[in-house]
Formats: sequence, C-alpha cells, structure tokens
Amino acid sequence: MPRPQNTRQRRSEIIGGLARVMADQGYAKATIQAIAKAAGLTPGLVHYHFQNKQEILLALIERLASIVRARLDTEAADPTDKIYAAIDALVGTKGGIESEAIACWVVIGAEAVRQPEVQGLYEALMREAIEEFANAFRSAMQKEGRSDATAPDAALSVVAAMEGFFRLAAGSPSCVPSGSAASSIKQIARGFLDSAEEAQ
Amino acid sequence: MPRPQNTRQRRSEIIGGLARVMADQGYAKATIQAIAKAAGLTPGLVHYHFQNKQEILLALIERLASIVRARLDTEAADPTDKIYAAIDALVGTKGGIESEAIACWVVIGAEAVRQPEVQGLYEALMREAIEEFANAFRSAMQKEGRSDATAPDAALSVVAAMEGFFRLAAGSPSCVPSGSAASSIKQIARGFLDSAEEAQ
Amino acid sequence: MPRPQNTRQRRSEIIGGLARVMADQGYAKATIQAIAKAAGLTPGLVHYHFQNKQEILLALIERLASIVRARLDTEAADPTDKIYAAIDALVGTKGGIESEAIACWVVIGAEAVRQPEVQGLYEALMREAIEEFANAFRSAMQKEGRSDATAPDAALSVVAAMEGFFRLAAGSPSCVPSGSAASSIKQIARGFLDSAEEAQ
Amino acid sequence: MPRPQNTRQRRSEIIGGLARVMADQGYAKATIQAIAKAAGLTPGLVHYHFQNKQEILLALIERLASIVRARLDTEAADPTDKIYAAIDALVGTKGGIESEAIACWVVIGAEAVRQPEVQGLYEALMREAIEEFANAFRSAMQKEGRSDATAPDAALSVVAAMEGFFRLAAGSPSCVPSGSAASSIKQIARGFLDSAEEAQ
DNA sequence: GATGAATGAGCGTTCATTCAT
DNA sequence: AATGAATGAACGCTCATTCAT
Repeated sequence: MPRPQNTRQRRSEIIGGLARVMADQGYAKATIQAIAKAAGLTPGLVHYHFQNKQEILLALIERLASIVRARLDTEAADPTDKIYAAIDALVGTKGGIESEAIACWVVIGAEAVRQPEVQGLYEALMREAIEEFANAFRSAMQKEGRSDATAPDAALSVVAAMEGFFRLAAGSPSCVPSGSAASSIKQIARGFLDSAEEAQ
Repeated sequence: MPRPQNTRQRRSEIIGGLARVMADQGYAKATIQAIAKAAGLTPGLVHYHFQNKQEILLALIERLASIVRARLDTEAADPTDKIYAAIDALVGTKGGIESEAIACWVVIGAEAVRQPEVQGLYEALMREAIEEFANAFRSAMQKEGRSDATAPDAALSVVAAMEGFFRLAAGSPSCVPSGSAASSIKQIARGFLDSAEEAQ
Repeated sequence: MPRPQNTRQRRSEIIGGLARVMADQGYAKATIQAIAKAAGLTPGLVHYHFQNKQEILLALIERLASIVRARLDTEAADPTDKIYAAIDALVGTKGGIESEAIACWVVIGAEAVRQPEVQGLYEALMREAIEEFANAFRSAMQKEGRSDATAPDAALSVVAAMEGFFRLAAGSPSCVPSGSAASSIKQIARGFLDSAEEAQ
Repeated sequence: MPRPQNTRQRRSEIIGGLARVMADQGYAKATIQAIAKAAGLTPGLVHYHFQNKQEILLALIERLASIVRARLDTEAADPTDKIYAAIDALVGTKGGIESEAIACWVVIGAEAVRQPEVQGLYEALMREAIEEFANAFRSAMQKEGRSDATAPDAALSVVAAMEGFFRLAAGSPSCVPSGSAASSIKQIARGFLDSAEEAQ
C-alpha cells in the first residue's frame, strides 16, 4: 500500500513558498528553511522534491512564464483590440498580474545578471513576448493600411515599458498611480500605430 | 606627522569595487572579500572605511544618482530638444550610461524589494527623474500650443520605458538592438507630444 | 520514520559545554567553537539548537537558578535549622554548590553589567533568595520571641555574604579556608537572630 | 625643544577611559578604540603608552587597589571605631566607593577567573584587606576584654560581605536599599565582636 | 609624541545540502 | 514520502596590534 503520489502537488507548494518569500525578502533571504516554512513543509522535504535551490527558482520562472503566455493569448478578434487586451491582461489594475508575481519578476531580473540558466529563461520569455506583440502590431498596422516596418520597434517599446512599470511598481510604488500603467502603455501603442507610414 | 588621510579616495575605490562585482555577480555574491579584491584592498580595510556592507551599497546608489542627475541636466535650449537630449544622455548608444552602471541599477532595483533604505533612495531618484521630465514635457507642450495635461503621464511613461530598457539590456541583451532604446523612447515622447490636445 | 528528537538532550549538553568553558576561560573566551568542542559537537549544531550565544547563557543561568532554588528548599522543620540548612546547602564544603557553578556565577555577575537580560535573571534570583531567607528569619525570630523587624536586613546580609564568598572562592581561593564560608555565614545569621529585640 | 613629558598624564587618562567603558560595557566590549574614544585620544596613542590591553587593565586594578588601601587607613583612634570607619569608607552611601569603581571591580572579579595576572592582583588586595581588618578586630576584641581567636573569621566575613554587596549593587541594585550595606556590615562586625568569648 | 590607515586572525552566525531514521 | 538533526564552508564583522608618516 504505497503512499499516493503527490510530487506534483508538493512541488507546486514549494514553488509558491519561494514566490511568497522572494517577493518580500529577495532571493538571498529565500532560504530553504524559509521556503519550507512558507509552504508548511520541512526543509528535508524540499530537497526531496528539488535537487537544489536553483531548480526551484527555474520552476518558479516557468510558472510565471506560463501566466504571461496565457495572458498574451487573448480572445480579441481585431488586432488592435488584441494589443490593448494583452496590455490590460498584463498590467491592468484589475486582471493584471498580481503584485507578488511582479515583485518576484523584478528579483528574477536581478538574478539573471549572474545565473546563466535564469538569464536563458528570462531572455526566451522576453523574446516570445516581443514576437507576440510584433505580430499583433504587424496585423494592426496592415489592417489600418500602414506599413508594418515599425512593428518590431513598437513591440519592443511596449514590452520595455511594461518591464519598467513592473520595476516602478515594485520599487517605487508611489510614483505609479493606480491604472496609469495600462493607460500609458496603450497610449504608447497608439502612438506607434498612428505614426506608422501610410502604405503606398 | 600622521599618515595622510585618504578616506575619500579609499571609499571611492571600494564603491567602484562593489559596482564591478555586483554588475556581474549580483549583490549576494558581492562579498566583502570580493569587493576588497576588486578594489585591491584587504577585507578589514573595507570595514575600516564603511560601517557595513549596506553602507557601501547606499553610497553606490548615491553615485549612480549623481550620474543620472548630471545627465538629466542638459544644455538644450528648446524644451523638446531638452527631452531628446536627456534621453540620449541616459540610454543613447554613445554617451549613454555604461553597461556596468545599468547592471548595477537592475540589481539595486531587486534589493529595493527588501531593504527599505535602498527603496527610499530608489524612489527618490525615480520621483526626481519623473518630475524633471514632466517639467520638460509641460514646456514643450506649451511651446507647441498644446495642453500640458498629459505631461505627467508622458514623463512617467518615458521613465518607465527607460527602466524597462535597462532591464532588457542587462537581462536580455540580444532583444535590444544597438541604438534602438534611444530612438524608441524618443518616439514614445514624440507620441505623447503629438497626441496632446490643441490648447484653445 | 524521522530521526528521533534529541533537542532536549543536546541543549543540555551545550549548556554543560558553556559551563565548563566559562568556568575557566570566562564568557568572552567561551566561543561557539569552544563550547561545541567541550560538548563534543560541531559549531553548526550549536546554532541549530540555540538561536544565539546569549540564549545559551540565559539557559545556563536558568539551570543555576534551579539548583539554587532546590537547595533553598530544605526539609528542616525548625526555622532556625532551616536557615542553617540552606546555608550549608549553598556554601557548605560537602553538599555545597560545586566550584564550576560558582565560577560560572561570578562570570555571570560581570555579564549582568552589560546584558540587560542577564541582569534581569540575576536580579530575579537574588530577590527570590533574599525573600526566602527573610521569611525564614521572620519565623525564627518570632519563634525565639523576638521582633522580626530586622529580618530583611539579616536576609540581605546573608545573601550578600554568600555572594562575596563565591567571589572570593573563585578569584582568591587561598583566602577562604575550607569550611570557613558556611560556618562564618551561620555565625552572621546567629548574630542577627541574637541581636533582634525581645518582643514585648 | 622636545615636547614636554606627559606620559603619566596620558596613562591616567587611558586608565580612566577603560574604567568608564568597562563599567557599563564589560571588559570584552572595552576595545582599544572605545577606550581611546572615552579618553579623548586616538587608538594608536593608547598603544604608545601601553604595550597591550591587559597592561591597562592591570594598571586600573592598581588604581582601584590604591583607593581601597587609602580608605582602609582611617584616622580613628579606637579600634572598634576604626572598623566602622573603614566599612563606611568602603561601602557607605556618602564617601563610599563610587559606583563606577564598583562595577569595574565586579568585572575584574570575572576576569580573574581566566587571567592569572589579574587573579594575582585581586588575591593580593583581598589578602591585604582581610589582614587589615583582622588586625583591627584583634585590637578591638582585646580592648573589649575578649579572646581574639575569631578575628580572622570576622575579618573574612566582613570582606566577603562587602564583596557581596558590591556584586549586588552592580548586578541587582534594586535589592540593596540605600545605606543598607554599611549598616548591615557594621552589624555583622558587631555580631562577631559580641560573640567573641570573654578572655579569662 | 601622535595620527589614523592597514592588517589578519578569529568571532558569531547562516545555510544549502546530506542522511539516518 | 517525510522528518529534522547534522555538517562544513562561507559570510559580515570586530579588534588588538602594527606602522608609515
């Protein structure tokens, strides 16, 4: 009568523990002890389910990446609406990414500086998001009868602005009035759409 | 007949050591040993000139803040030029902030999550930069005969985009073609200027 | 199926290690290394069972306090005998407190100068001992048909004399002939009993 | 034109610095830096006037010993008065030894546990004080027409009680009402005098 | 005499990881 | 699958002492 497999569940709890601790203590203070405590588990068990601490971090990044991917994939039919919907899904006041995830993301960005594996996942997700937006901009520009030459710039700018708003939200919240992120980024997007040259 | 005082010089060397190590190892790996080695000093001497590790970090933040302040203060006469000049001075390929400082800044943003003193300095600098840009936008909008109501949003957006480009530059450099940051952010600024309502 | 808990046992061993080292090296030289070695453990394990060094010291004080409390609580029926019995139990040559504990106690007294928590426990125990003796003196004086007005002074004097003998025993042993402490303190007690005024 | 010799003065200042720091921080916290600061000097200068830290401690003990010796040497003519006068000079509320010196003395007692040189000076002073009191008790007992056989016990008891009161004053001040030390110890002395056998 | 920068050994403490149970 | 005791390396930091000036 073996114990029921619960590895998936336990791993998820541990990842959640890391997220909680990391969001308000940073990665260095997210010790195995602290993660275990936040997850209601024991330190030994953490290492039963994960080989080492970095593995937990990489799993957390994957979880965050899944969230982002899901939010980029909106149901909007019109390409311009699709851009706006994705922006709202990512940085909107309601329905945007929760603040714990944002804080984690900022901390992960710093870890990417020194952990190549982290940088790899970070870069892959960024590339994916930029590509996704670039496609949407291309479609929107074409639909509006304009050249799509600036779509990559527009996508990069929108993603950079989001990353910047995440940083400000985490490190300097008083500078970011509620709701201003989504509306500002939508205006940035609008600016790129409007300034694209009329196609001949 | 005492040995001549060299505290200012030594402190500067130590701050430089922290910057160098932190830029490619992160804050946690920037041990006193590593900082001392990078500065060509002994660990004990580091603690002779700084009370603790955080004090070095705060001093580094001050140094970076000085750089940013100096670059915000351009000589451009025309307000729109002033905006562009500041953007170039901060993120331009030539003359922009060097990559070591950018990497440090990203790491500092993560430390702001857990060290209140760091957050305080981070927030103060962000507020200052946003205010500076807001003033410039107001002037530029007025000069162009438009309402300056959206100046704060424009300033916040520009600063957020810069922060985002810094993060991407540090964590995902292959996504940011050389020179694209400055031109993209200038276009964002242009978008806000163009979309400001005509004043009655 | 976990390893059986042995925290109580280990804590006790560690406290014993501190006592042994502190008794002949003082508190400053009682390093975690030294304590661990004296207890046959590793330094890391000491911190697994105690949060910090002071916590070990406080636990040792509690242990000494328990010893003193146990020895104050004699089985003598007659109040005067009770006083003598307690004196013998505390400073008698045979059955008195062992020299390691005495040396620890002297060192603890010095630590009380700068560690408020230590002072708190020290003061509480002193107060308790003085009160205990004061009650015994009151009973004895009443039984001998005398005023008990001087009982508090008598108690304080006896306790002070004990503390003094402890100090001399630890720091100046050649001045204290074997057995002289108990007999001298009993004589002090006798003096207070005899000089108490006859009750009307 | 050589600088005037001021070694004696400087040494005295340094000893005073140690006393001040040690009285409220203990010996371990009495670092050369702290001593120098308390004396208004620089760390380097401390080592110019003293070879090492222990030398300062030994000098402080000598200073305290001089104070004690001076106070033991009263002008009273009558031997019983001499005993009382010495007690007052040592533990009296006014004119007794100041609290800083008492705290130092308690700390020194703990250092005697591990530093043989300290123990040597401590023991010598104790022996001297006991002998001084023993002589006074012998004279007083003889003058009162009693055997002086218990003079050594009386002297030891009085000195022990003083040491104990010092400890209580330093570590448990609330247990020692103002003025109670001197009166209690005088009563102890009285008890020994009264209980000495009538000489045949 | 005096300064204060500099050193290096050693401290208390933390923590990822291992492992007996 | 789970526990929690145990380890050892490395950290930030302190400090007596030295020494160039």
